[in-house]
Amino acid sequence: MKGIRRLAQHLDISIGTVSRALNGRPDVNEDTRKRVLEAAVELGYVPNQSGRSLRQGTTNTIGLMMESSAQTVENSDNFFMGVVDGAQSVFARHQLDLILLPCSTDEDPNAYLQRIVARRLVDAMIISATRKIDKRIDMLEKAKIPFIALGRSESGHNPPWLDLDFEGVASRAIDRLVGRGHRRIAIAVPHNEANLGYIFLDGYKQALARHGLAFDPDLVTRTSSSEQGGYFAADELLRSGKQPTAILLIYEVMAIGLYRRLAEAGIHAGRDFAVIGFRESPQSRFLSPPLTCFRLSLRDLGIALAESLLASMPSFKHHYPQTPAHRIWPMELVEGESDAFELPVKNQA
Amino acid sequence: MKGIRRLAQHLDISIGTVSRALNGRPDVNEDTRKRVLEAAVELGYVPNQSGRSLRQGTTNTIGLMMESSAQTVENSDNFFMGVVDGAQSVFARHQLDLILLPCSTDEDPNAYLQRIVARRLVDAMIISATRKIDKRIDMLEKAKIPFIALGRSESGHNPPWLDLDFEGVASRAIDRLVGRGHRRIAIAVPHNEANLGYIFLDGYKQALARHGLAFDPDLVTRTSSSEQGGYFAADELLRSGKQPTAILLIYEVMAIGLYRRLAEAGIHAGRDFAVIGFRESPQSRFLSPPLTCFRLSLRDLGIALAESLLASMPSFKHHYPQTPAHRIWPMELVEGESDAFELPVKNQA
DNA sequence: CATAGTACCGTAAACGTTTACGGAAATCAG
DNA sequence: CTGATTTCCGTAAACGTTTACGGTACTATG
Repeated sequence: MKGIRRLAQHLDISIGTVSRALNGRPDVNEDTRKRVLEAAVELGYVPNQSGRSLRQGTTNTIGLMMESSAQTVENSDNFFMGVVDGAQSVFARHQLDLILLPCSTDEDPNAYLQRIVARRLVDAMIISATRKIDKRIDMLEKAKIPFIALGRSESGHNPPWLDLDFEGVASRAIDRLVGRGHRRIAIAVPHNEANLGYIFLDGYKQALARHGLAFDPDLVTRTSSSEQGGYFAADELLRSGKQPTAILLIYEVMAIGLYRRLAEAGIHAGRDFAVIGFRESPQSRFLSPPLTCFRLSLRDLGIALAESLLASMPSFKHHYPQTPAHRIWPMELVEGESDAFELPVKNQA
Repeated sequence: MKGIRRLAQHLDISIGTVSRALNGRPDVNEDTRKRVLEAAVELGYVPNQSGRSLRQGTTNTIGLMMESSAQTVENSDNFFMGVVDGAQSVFARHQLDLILLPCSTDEDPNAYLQRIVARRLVDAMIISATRKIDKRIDMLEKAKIPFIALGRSESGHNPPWLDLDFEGVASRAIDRLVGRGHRRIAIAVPHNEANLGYIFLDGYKQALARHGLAFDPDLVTRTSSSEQGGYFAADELLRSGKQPTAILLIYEVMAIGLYRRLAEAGIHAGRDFAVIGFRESPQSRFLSPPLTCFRLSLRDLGIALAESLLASMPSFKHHYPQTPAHRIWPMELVEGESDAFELPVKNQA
């Protein structure tokens, strides 16, 4: 005898009552409930998830899909862990477990998600690294699985998403640099088709236009999100002959490689050349010079994601206010020393 | 009509045959099998996992537990993703899905794992950040869940594990430093009770002894695995008055903060002071100076983990040779410039 | 042609839960 | 005291699969 039957037998009670007691149903005597609860911990009984899922059609599990390919693997340092921790604190309130679903580099992300969804492993999904056109969104809509995207997209019918404020950051960074005399400002964006690249670039272009500066494609460098990417970005710009005096980095890890390449050319970041990173990372303040960048609370971001998702799930929506379908997450400037100088007028040509 | 019944009806065939066809059973006509397979993709049928699990008592899912607290969150950059990618490539061969189970900072790791196991979410587990005494191991043994630990432990009955070569690295690093004239070599280990700290320290002590050098507790600094940890470690050593001339870092991210603090004191890493890191990270070669450290293939590590685990699972063991219960993963020296100098004799006092 | 064997397929039970339904005992209203 | 209501609990069906078992039609064997 196993499972709930064992517990029922041990208490000399029916399995129905045991189940009701454990699930907090009202129609069970409080004394019996207490007995059941105690016996459950005593015998170490926890309901088998397959049984519950089969009966209820629900798994009490939320999935967060992450792609090991693309940006993620190179750039994931702590990002996901921070978000996950925040999200979990919300899900835990409803006995929901968050599991991370890593799509391996060998597998097609769409096929992967399709499989997960069809197997009904999860009740709802958080997807990340969303693309401008993302088939995963169409699929999730079709399968009627509640979901939220971390990263905006144009697929589907107005899907809910939450995204970082790429435009805002690019815009403010440009304002800052222009204010200090810079005119030829480079920008580093991902070399793949990642959505954030376009958005970041848009913010950059618009800010330039606002200041009456021309957009020069030669000042756009496409790189991988790694230290090496930063190294090559600097290398490319140095060779280009365009002589930029500043750069915006979409991935802050690039700063290390960039600093290095500049140093090799005798250029001193923070004195001869300004650098602004996108997101603050633990290392930002320990670089030489400390990197000017933008801060956000990953934990709060995770909480917001989780709450938005729950607000769209029939069983939980009454707990949460309806949130706007799209949210741009604000980021706060952290002043470092990597851009803390006025550009001499002779260089402003 | 849904699920397998729908498919059966559509084909005018019994559900038993459909199931057999899909599961590759021998007693089904090859023509029917083909028809079933085709109809399955046409109707987009994928067996409901709860149904299968309930019937078979197996979930086709392997869990990898990671703790967001402790080392992980601060130090996880790419480490897990690399391992996961390797492990997945093995599991995929057997239609097993690997899911990541993040234990939140708010929850007790033992209770968390207990719950996951009792719910029968997974067929087997990989646990990480193993402690010297780790109750998770006793629990998994008791629950008879196949598992392997990433990190050695003394709990349980000779549990299978795989671990990095902390002793070997410490030992080789000391040899190198001593060979270049260093006598007062500091070491940075985690400030928490993490197992790896003791092991790393042991290797360090033994190597010192081998060279006839005394162990000085003042040269041991306990830090967090972060840039900030490196900064404070350097700070502490500078204040101690012990004047070490070299340091071994268990977490390579510390190098950034350490370099910075040294620079603030007018000390030039790689010229006046030698630094050796434990594991190579993407940034190692872009630091100034590039960090001498030790390399391993995360992907291969993941593959080894997965294969060892499968070798211990009844349903798969015939595919895999029995591996030794314990394995120390070798690491290969990567020469940087952070220790590339001979210590002047006057400093060797 | 009779028999044995084989190839294929349908039926139904089982996995561990939850929950609709109905019933017994207790309580309440009059 | 009777009838109505409430409180609590047991019974059994249902969720979607897999698989043991048995049966039918065909093939091979003598």
